[in-house]
Amino acid sequence: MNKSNLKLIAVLERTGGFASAQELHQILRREGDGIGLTTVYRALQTLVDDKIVDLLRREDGEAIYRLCGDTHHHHLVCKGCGNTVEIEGGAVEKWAKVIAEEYGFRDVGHTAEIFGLCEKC
Amino acid sequence: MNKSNLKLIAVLERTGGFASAQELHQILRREGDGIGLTTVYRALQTLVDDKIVDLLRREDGEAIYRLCGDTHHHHLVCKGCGNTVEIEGGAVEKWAKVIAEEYGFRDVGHTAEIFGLCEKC
DNA sequence: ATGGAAATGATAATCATTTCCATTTTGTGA
DNA sequence: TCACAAAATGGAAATGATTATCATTTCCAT
Repeated sequence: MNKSNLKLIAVLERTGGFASAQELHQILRREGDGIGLTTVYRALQTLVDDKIVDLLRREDGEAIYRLCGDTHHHHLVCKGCGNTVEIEGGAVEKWAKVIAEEYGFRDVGHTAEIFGLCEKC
Repeated sequence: MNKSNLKLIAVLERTGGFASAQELHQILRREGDGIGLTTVYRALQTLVDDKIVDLLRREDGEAIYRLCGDTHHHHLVCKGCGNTVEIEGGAVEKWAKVIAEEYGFRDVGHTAEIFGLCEKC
């Protein structure tokens, strides 16, 4: 684990919730860290590969990142305010497993997100 | 409803499933239609506004479009060869609906994909 | 201390999408 | 049919996120 990765993890811990690469870069810069945008992207990518952070998309397609919790979960995201709730996905886990078996797939993972408008928006 | 909008609808009907703006533009061009990329984007935007077309996102953030009312389905993707199977997701539809209600969300959609290695890979 | 691998960051390239603007088409009233 | 305003169109340039390049710096084991 290199220095940049740790920095990004620290910021994500501090801010909580989702942030884009550009935002994370700005935050670090504002705090006096001279880290380059390239390095931010690189660190985020390896953290995603290592399943340390989650990658989602904003409505406009911009990538946003957040620390994974230790349990596998899914997200309920508000399209209006961006607020996010972690949810249980028991039904989805089962569904993915059944389908994968049906088609003879192994080593399977899955993604599932729900998005809509929350009560306030 | 103007001419470009109708053209886009026609292509989406013909191709079925998802396509990006760039792909739709190429298809039309290949067929001899001199439609401009700008017009394709404009038409897709108004079709989305009018809820005639759905807008989703690829993994890489690129916008993809499909006619509303196409049966909603999900994908089983092989990480090895990239082969893709369209699958039914009844369990997922139900799950998304229940969760959304539980948290008071409205106007909800969802994404769900399964990925793994197929028999050959 | 030293050599090689990994990490870094500035810059340039890429690619989807938007904006701008000049031109063409369309619809409508006289 | 004609003239003219409004809408539609499309090429070019702008934008903004992300990725590739590459020279330089930092690490680390020897």
